[in-house]
Amino acid sequence: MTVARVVVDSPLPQLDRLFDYAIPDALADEVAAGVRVRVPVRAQGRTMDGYVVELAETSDYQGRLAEIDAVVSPVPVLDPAVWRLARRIADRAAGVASDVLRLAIPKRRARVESAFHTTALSVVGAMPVARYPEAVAEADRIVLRVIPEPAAWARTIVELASGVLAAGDSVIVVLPDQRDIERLLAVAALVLPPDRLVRLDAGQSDAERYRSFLRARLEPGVLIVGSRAAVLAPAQRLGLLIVWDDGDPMLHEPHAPGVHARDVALVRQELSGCRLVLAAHAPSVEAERLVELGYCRRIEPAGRPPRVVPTVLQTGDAGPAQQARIPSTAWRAASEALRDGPVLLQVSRPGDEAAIGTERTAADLGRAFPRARIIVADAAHPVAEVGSQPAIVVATRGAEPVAPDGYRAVLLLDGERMLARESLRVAEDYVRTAANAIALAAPGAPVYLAGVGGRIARAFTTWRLDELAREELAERTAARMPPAVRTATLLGAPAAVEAAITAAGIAHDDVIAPVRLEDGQLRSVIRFDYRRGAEVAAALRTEILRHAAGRGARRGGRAVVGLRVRFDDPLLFGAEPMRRGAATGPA
DNA sequence: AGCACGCCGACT
DNA sequence: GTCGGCGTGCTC
Repeated sequence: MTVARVVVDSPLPQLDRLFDYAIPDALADEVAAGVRVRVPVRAQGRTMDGYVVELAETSDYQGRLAEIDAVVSPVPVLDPAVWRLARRIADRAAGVASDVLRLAIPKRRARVESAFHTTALSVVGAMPVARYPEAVAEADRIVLRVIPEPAAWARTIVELASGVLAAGDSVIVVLPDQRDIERLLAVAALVLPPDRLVRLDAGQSDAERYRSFLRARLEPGVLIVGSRAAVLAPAQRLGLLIVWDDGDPMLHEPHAPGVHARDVALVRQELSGCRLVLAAHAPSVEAERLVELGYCRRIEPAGRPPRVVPTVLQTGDAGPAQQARIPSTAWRAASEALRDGPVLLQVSRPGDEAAIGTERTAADLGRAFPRARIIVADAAHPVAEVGSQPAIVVATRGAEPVAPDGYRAVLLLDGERMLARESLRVAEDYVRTAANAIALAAPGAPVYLAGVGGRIARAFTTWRLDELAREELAERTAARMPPAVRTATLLGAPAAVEAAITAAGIAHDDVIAPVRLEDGQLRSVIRFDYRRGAEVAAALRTEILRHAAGRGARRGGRAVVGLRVRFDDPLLFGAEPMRRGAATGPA
């Protein structure tokens, strides 16, 4: 007798395992691995949706098997490789596999399914990956520093992908936000036929998203371009996985089990054997760690680094530039560059609102650059692109518009304010966002850094941003802070949290930042070495399970969470998520 | 989540 | 006696 092993779509840890079901004769033709089914759970009427993970000839279950209620759709939406990945990701975060599947598999749209058909794909030629050592197209796992010139990152990614597509394999590119996705797709569309491009992000309608998902699942040899969840896309014959700007906090998934796309990518590379590229202008501290371990190979481009000049605001300066808090050398260079084209000013806050006295305002900048056209770009006023005519473009971090031929000068202002934030990752965030702005400058255009000195300024002038990441990692190693160690945040009744810490075998010194919350719950952060990760996760999962069903799980008739666990939370230690284009620093 | 099973207090 | 409280355990 054939039985179906089913994972039910439920966030309950008690249900996070496979259930065996009998297959009624009427459904024998439709039930197959990967299809969506409806199954009875705890008999008498109650049904839940789930996926058939596999078919088997026998069952270990002692009782009488229930029958599958219905096949929701004959399309095998659950790819076996994605199932293994989801299981692994859930396990290493003490989470539930179906939580991962919910991110991986979009809502079903029956109409999209019935209209869907695959066609033969156009031919694609492999392009050389220009200006990098040859290993860029060969090494298994790469930390890639990308040429800091406008759109060079996107061209490099497309060039890397082309060779894989030409061989008939698929590529997944994961990017932090929608604007990056659109920019990459625009560059890809110049050299790749549209039938090879699959967009997969949250900005799409349910129908578009489901159609893209089906294409990724059923068409080999496509370039899948998407946001963090795209790292779970069911690519057929996955040859290459690329994560762009892996230090960006947007790549962290806020939904349970709360994993970062880079970590998913690393696990997926290990399971599937595809190639992996972590590409950025500035290497993340996590990427630096992987290089130092010898797990990833560092690859850097050939060519001249950008011209970065640190400046200070002289107290003796007077006039409109001083009023707008722009160092005079930077102001002179910007005024000169303004004759040739657009000039970018990266600032900590936009200041075009009813601004408080100390704020930098567009009006201040207007006085500093009389007659110049002023363009303000921030989270509230997104501007994707500016022309090549002269203009002062004032942008907050992550909201910088692209200039087609590059900015004639870039001024990175408000450094002290951006670095004043209370966070483990301020320096890292600063370097990453500054490097991204610098890459918008035309080749050879000057870049001025204001309010930043010491080793950060030195790293920019020498363009040795990897050294900064190395120093940062050394500090984290000495302090036993992530990413030198892994962490888990435990939340629940004090007794539950204490019991979990004991069960996980965590020493007293490795329990950090315990906080008693107003509702009486305790939140503690534990840290541990990577090699203990699987062991800690397994122990914590057992504790979660104990509290999910046992005493303390319920109070006053309503379900109360007994113990919540989140691994590697990037929002630890006072760090706020850095939203793109949002104001940063003290008001 | 929901639902069944099981072992202690007030009841027709 | 036994009706039902919810604490405890299970879901193929």
